[in-house]
Amino acid sequence: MSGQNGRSVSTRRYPCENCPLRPLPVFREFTAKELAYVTHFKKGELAVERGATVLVEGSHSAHLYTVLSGWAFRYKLLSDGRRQILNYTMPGDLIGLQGSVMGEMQHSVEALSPMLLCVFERGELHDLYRNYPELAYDITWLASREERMLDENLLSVGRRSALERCAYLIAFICARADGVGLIARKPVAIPITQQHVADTLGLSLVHTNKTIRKLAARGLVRWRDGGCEVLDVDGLKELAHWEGLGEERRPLV
Amino acid sequence: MSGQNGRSVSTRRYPCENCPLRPLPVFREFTAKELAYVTHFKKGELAVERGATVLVEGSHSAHLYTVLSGWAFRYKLLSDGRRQILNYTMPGDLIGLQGSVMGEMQHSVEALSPMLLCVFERGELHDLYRNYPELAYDITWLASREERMLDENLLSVGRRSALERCAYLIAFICARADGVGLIARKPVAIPITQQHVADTLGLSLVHTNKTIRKLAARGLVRWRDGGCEVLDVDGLKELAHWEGLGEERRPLV
DNA sequence: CGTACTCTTGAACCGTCTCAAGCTATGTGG
DNA sequence: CCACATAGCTTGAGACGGTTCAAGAGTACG
Repeated sequence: MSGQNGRSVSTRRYPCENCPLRPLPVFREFTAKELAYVTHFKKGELAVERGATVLVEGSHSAHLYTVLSGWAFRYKLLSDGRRQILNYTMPGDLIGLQGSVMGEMQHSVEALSPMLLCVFERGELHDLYRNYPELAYDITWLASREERMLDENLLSVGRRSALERCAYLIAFICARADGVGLIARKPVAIPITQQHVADTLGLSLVHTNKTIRKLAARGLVRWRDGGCEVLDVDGLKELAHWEGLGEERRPLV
Repeated sequence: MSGQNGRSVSTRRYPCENCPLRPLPVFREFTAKELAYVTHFKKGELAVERGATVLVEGSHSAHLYTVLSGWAFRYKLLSDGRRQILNYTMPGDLIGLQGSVMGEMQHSVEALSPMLLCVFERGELHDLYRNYPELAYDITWLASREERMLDENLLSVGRRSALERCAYLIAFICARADGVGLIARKPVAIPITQQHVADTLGLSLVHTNKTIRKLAARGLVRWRDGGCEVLDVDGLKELAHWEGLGEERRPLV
């Protein structure tokens, strides 16, 4: 069934036992019992097109998602239209937990590429907490991870120069995309426009462009085909005074 | 027993049944069973002085805290000393969850006033998740709330002007402090210096000062005794285009 | 009584913004 | 196939918001 606004729900289930993400080394092992429950918890799959809005600020979504494939970003708007991108989401990330736990969504989510999402039902979250404490703990783990990334982004926007910020952002996205199958081929290609970069870093589009040109002049990145090609991640990290996000293996729900 | 670095552990327990926070209308009701478990979960109390560092970036703390009284702030440092304040913590807030769940602390916490903290043991968190799903859910709730505040702060630092940012920050702190006994008397007094404001908003101290003077000239705030007195919260909210943090009652762990 | 911390103000500088224009793709309808 | 529109990137010039440097005043504290 095809959707009217870039969404379509597929009834064909990608069974969790054949989850394409779970075998990846960045994710933790899972007991068979947990796997069985997640399979039961998962209600279906949702395919969204590039540019589609997955969740809207102000709504009360009945669903909670895990990204199976594709890129998206979370953002908030000020009443006069100024936009702030808060973070990016990639395979293995939860979408909509805030709304599920607290009720109303206070940010929106938009797809940067075609995406496939696992759909869970908000109402069953209590059930999960009651019966699968390990999974509940994993969800808290993922929430803490998101918080940690936000801390880092805030540090960046608040205290780094434009050049450092750009370098940081690109290195950050790279570090996250690495390991979840988004950057199979080198050089790494990130599907964002310079407007996204500007709205993430609190800069104007014009200045972002000039800053990116400086990074390009140093041979760190290249902008092509409406996206970013990363040539030297380590150079970017060094320029940004960023240590990387020192992550071990993480849970996947 | 008095500490060497602004900490002292009191063996006298403030029993959870007589918790001074729980009766406040901003917090949710609690079952007797949950209360009993929290009492068991709580290992003692920690008193810290103003200016003391509660948690340090890079450490692996064995503890997790709930603020019983007093103010603090979370922050991160860049290698060259630039500081970004991430958020403020007040009574009822959890401190150190990130570190407890993921291992290493990636931010520090410093007290803005004398504080009293309930001490929990990190190792028992799994136990809590296993036996008290409602409490586990509450912890996730609190983590989501923190995330929501960070989203809002990021929007502010990224997209609001200096004047709007200052207005937002003061209104935000006010809104949070209201209801947890921190601002008993009017006018509201917030124990932060202009340096804290600057480091929260990503501004220089000098410009922060000039901006605050503008707010003062409009009769919105007054700076006195090394702290901020709020004269017109609604005026600040309007200036910042901020709707308030629309919170219902929240859990307390 | 000196030292430290906080707030305050002025002046010069520069990082970033806004405005404006042009360029290159890509896609669409005639 | 061309005409036109749209989205994204690029560049220059001038204006402005915010930074840095510098100095001084008030208060708290040992």
